Amino acid sequence: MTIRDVAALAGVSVGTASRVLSGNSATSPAARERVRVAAEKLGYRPDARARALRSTRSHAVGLLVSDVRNPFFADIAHGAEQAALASSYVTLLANANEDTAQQDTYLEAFLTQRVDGIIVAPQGEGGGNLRAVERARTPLVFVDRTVDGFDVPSVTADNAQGIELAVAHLAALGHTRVGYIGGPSSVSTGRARHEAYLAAVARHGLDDDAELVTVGDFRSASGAAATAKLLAGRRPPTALLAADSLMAVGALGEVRRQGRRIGADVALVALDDIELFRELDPPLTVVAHDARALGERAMRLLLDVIDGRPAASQVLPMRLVVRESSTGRSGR
Amino acid sequence: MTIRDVAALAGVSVGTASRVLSGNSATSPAARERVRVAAEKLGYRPDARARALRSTRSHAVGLLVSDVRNPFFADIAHGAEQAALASSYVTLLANANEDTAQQDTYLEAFLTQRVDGIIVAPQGEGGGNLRAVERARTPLVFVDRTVDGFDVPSVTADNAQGIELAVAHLAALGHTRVGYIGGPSSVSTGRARHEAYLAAVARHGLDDDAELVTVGDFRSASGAAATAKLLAGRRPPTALLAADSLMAVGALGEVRRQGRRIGADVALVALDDIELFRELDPPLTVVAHDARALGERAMRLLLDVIDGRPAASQVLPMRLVVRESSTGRSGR
DNA sequence: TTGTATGCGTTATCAT
DNA sequence: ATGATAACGCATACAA
Repeated sequence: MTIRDVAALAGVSVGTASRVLSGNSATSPAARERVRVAAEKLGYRPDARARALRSTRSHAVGLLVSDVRNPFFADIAHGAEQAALASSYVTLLANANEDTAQQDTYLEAFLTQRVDGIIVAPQGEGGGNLRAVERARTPLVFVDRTVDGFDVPSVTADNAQGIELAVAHLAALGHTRVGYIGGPSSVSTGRARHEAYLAAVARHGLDDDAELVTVGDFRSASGAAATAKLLAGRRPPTALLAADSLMAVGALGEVRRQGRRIGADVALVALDDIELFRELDPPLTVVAHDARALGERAMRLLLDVIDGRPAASQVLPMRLVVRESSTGRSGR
Repeated sequence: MTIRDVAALAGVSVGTASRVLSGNSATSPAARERVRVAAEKLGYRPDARARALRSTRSHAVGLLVSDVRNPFFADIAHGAEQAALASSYVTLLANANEDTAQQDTYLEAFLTQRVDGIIVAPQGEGGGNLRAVERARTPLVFVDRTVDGFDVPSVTADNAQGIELAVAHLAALGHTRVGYIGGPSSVSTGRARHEAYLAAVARHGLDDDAELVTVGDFRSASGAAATAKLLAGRRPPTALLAADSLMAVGALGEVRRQGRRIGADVALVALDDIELFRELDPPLTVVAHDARALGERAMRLLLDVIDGRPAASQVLPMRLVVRESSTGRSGR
């Protein structure tokens, strides 16, 4: 089932059939009609690979997120995908699973598939196939995270501002010991948020006890472990600040298991908002990004790069959403 | 940067270079070494499109989920992806967003990309491009859901058993009025679970009041709306059964907004388990599937179909996980 | 406007 | 074991 079959049935040459089907050049109304009918009757569908091979444009872009099971990245993916669809690009979504090796595997796949461009929420030192993407001159955009030493346009959140909002909020409530559940230093957001935490603690004159700082991996189990460690300290924190939503989930469970109550016994603020956090009892105070906007903008930025338009990095603001997990105004 | 460049640098013909790079036929150790070195030096990466065009095997499979932002489908995707990787297939993940039009858009994309096979969690009546996939004879597997009138191997959960477990559990606790928050009838799991609910209610002699049955769309807002309706009835239910996790989330929020407490004032059981449900206060009683296993098995089934091996549909059991949202043994 | 012929990068066939 | 060459399905330059 190729374009030859369509051309034969329509009684025209493959050239004419091709022109009609790709909707480009000049064709007669008569030919147009006959080709369309023939294609319809045969259920013909052009071979995107052959088309791309010939025209050096695949109309496909790769999107590599760190963890699809993290609602934050699922939202990014959703936003990016919708934006791509609006420009009739298909998105190939891949999942690095917070694993540098899998990141390389999928970058490799994108490269061999000859996608028109790649969006990635990167991790690691920027070795491996990120350099290969650069060498291949495949248009590249970072989303949420960046990697030092890469001159790549990016769409990120203002992590420093977000952390400052959270710490200021807790300080205003009278907390002096804020336990920090941080992300891995192998990820730019992990580093940025950690530094911002230290700066904010200093700025607001809070305890800068090293015992108050823990490190997780942006997954819930590590959040639980970090919380256990924090609460077991000699002078446990009165408030917890989790650097991402999954670790906040872990913290939630650990606090409950220790027979304490979020809001009443210990305050909790999470970075990243997920729908569910609104519905909890008590609802969670968060520093929110618009993940969907992050994805949309990253995709539009990528399409700009692909089409040779100027592309400048963007930093989106975060905003504090105060709910009862920090104010303690629970219904109890 | 093509295989010709590699061949030239290695001082061999393109034929030999191709043979070495695809690792297939007989090649001399000397040629192997020279080609590998040349490819390495040039940073050569084969063009998957050209390769697929010639060999009629793309080593890519399409996975179309109903909603990536639903953790259940994110887990399915993760399981499928890992299984594909183990057989060195790349997974193209697409998101139908619970929308039949988008489902068709991505099926179309898969077809034009000439993927080797497709896994889909389908919705709708099975018109549109599902038929086109069938006509194109592209290997197809359903996961989680099915569509009537399609003879397609599938991996699904035993919905009837799951609902029965939940209703039996609630009945044993003495509930006679169980409010049901159902899924859309356009989805097979929505229909199966609704029927199972009716059957289980009859079997256990519970109230079969029509007022106790509501319909949502597998998203949280609809769960909240359904809950509001149920609780506003003349004789409100003492227990709620939500047909998926997102609608359970909506129920959670609505109950809280009405000043009632899950577990103490009204029991809640959800179908689908998500990590977060364990960590809630109170933890949620669920009827769980192993979403990851669902994805893995669907992928292995698809690879069986692709390779012409026999492929039989599988139904995976669900299991009841009792937590405090139904027993009311909350810490309060 | 239409047809013919060439090439995209690769693998497969057929020689040698 | 290796080289030369055709073919995969399509778009396009060129000729008509």
